[in-house]
Amino acid sequence: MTYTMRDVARLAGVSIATVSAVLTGKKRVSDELRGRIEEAMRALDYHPDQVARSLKSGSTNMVGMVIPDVTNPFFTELMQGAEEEARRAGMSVMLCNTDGDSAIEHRHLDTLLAHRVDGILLSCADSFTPWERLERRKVPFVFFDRLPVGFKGAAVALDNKAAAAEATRFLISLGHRRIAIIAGSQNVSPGIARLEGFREAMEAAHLAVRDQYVRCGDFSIEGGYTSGLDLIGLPTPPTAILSCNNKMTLGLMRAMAEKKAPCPGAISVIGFDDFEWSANFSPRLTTVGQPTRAMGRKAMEMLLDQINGHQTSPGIVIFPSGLNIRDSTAPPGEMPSEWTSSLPARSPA
Amino acid sequence: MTYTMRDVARLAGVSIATVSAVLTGKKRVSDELRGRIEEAMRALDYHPDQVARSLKSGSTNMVGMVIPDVTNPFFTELMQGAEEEARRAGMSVMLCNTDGDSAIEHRHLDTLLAHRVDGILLSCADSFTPWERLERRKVPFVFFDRLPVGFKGAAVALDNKAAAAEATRFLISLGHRRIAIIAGSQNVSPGIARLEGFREAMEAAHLAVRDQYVRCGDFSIEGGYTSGLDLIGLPTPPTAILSCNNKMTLGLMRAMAEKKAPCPGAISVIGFDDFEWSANFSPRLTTVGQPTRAMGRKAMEMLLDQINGHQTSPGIVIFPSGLNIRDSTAPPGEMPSEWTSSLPARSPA
DNA sequence: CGTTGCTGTCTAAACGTTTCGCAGTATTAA
DNA sequence: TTAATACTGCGAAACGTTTAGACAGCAACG
Repeated sequence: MTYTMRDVARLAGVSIATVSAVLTGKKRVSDELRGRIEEAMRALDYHPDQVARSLKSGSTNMVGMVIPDVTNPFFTELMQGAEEEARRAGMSVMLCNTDGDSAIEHRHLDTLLAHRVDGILLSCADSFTPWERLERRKVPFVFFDRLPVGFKGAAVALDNKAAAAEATRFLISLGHRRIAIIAGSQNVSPGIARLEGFREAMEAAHLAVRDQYVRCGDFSIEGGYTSGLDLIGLPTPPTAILSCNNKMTLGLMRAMAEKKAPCPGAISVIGFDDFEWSANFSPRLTTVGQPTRAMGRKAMEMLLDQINGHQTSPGIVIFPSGLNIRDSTAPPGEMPSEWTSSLPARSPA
Repeated sequence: MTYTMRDVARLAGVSIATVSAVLTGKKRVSDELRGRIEEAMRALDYHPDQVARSLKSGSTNMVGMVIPDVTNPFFTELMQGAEEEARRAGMSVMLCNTDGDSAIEHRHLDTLLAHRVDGILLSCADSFTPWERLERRKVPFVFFDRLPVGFKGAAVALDNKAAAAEATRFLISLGHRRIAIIAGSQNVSPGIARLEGFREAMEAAHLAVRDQYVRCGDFSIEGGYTSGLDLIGLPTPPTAILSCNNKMTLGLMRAMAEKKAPCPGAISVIGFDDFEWSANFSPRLTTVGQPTRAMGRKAMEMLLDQINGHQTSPGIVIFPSGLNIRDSTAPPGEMPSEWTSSLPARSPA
């Protein structure tokens, strides 16, 4: 049996309005009554019902966060930042995982709206993310990382074009000429912008972007793997590859290990998204890092501003990237006729 | 402006009770009225308010899931399994991350209870997890992975003792005698049971468990790192190390790389928790794998059973582990006086 | 001493649903 | 024909809060 305000009021000999007053703290209550009420709450082990409170007050103190892949540390680090900020404001975060499936995303959004969350943070599954619906329903929301094409509202993102261009220029500066890219889904902003940055940097260096060097890996391990196999199998394979997210990089490295293509011996690799395991990869990965936690915090901060009606300038907040140079990149070598034995020795014999 | 059942009822020319009837589907409604009502709902773009519904019906169709580390793929894979199962039952999952901090865990539990979730899945931050409180409040709950010591209720866990013993026996079978363990927190079940399994396997083989070979890494990267440094720095270092979770293994590998201790040349490593990146580590990691998704599904299934009052036998469901033998384990070699140059070559020169 | 204003408490009406019990009406049995 | 029996739909009372407005007590003021 769980007690209500009514029980507390009766025990303390006051009206429920007074109990509510001490609970919300919005009205003054005499010390005597406050004491009696707090005493009664303790005696009954009373806990307010957030559901009833939400119904009446119209706000749930919950925000929804929708991400495409909960097993990707990139997104969960963003979530940590966001939650940190939310906690400070007394809000809790309801995390929803879409697995990149827009049908699931749709259902999650429905559920969040049905539960009357105060706001939504989302990184969309594809370009069809129905954000017009969110606007129509007048719920505050902020996109992060993956925005739908053409979206102009509140959002947080990396300077994807500059990041890809920087990574590409780094490869060029090492001496690479045949550079390939495993791009992400072209339905969402990072996929598009990173490819653009790559193209621009290549053109600026007067290097050709060959069609067969541009692959789409859909941000998945599988996509990175098959793209990797394709590129390695080309008559003239690239000497360097830019991979546009961590999962695809993982797939690419698997493909290279399987085909015994040494990295960076035969092919240099640079991947988007730095994460805890990057430095323990074989070889240690050169990556484009993102300030994930800060981005999560900022997105939540913007959302809370909207929720609280602080009309700040909506728009896209851009974060800078950083290049982490490690061992997966090197100047291009001569092309070995056979790729063998260049994997780490199994034991120092 | 958002519409309510009242508006739908008025537009369709029926009572709100009838609208509710078609919504819940628990009562029969004539085809004619049903048609008019559905039409009206569509016209107004009506969406039921889950908050109000929860208040009246007493159930929120939400379950809470509390985990110690949202950036650990082990837990998020469990979450995927759990969510899959929840979705099938029309429930949504509210994920809470404690960062292993029991104060935060406490707050999360409060929030979940306040929001009147229908049930809670949790992996505890430490042994002080207040599960008596959950029992007192009569909310269904199921522990997974990390249970508090002495807990006897519904739970899902790995057969930790057997898993640790198997891993240890494998190292012994390779010829190792000086085997160390980086154990997890001794406040929670996996930490304790894995150490126990290690001890039993060692004793069964009549091998000594030296005190200085038993380190506690608290399930963190940092803990694995410092434990690793300690072990490597010992006058007589071990020839093999069993690391009790993925984060500590990562820390250990960092320590070894830093100290230029070749793996498996000088020290073999076997780590708990297999995950996507394991096979791309340097070297490819030998691991104790867990059926994470299945465990997540099972935990949720048990929770839903409790919620729906299907009184199944509560108790602990144990899952078996699997050994993934890769390149981080090998027979012990002679001990090199100096550990150098055995890391993967930076480039094939 | 009657206003006025302030304080602290209470009463009662919401918030948007679900659901119980009842009232019509149509169907069937006698 | 009447009585019993479905079957639909409706009115109204909850669920546990918040909050506007009423009101009583009291100090300060002219």
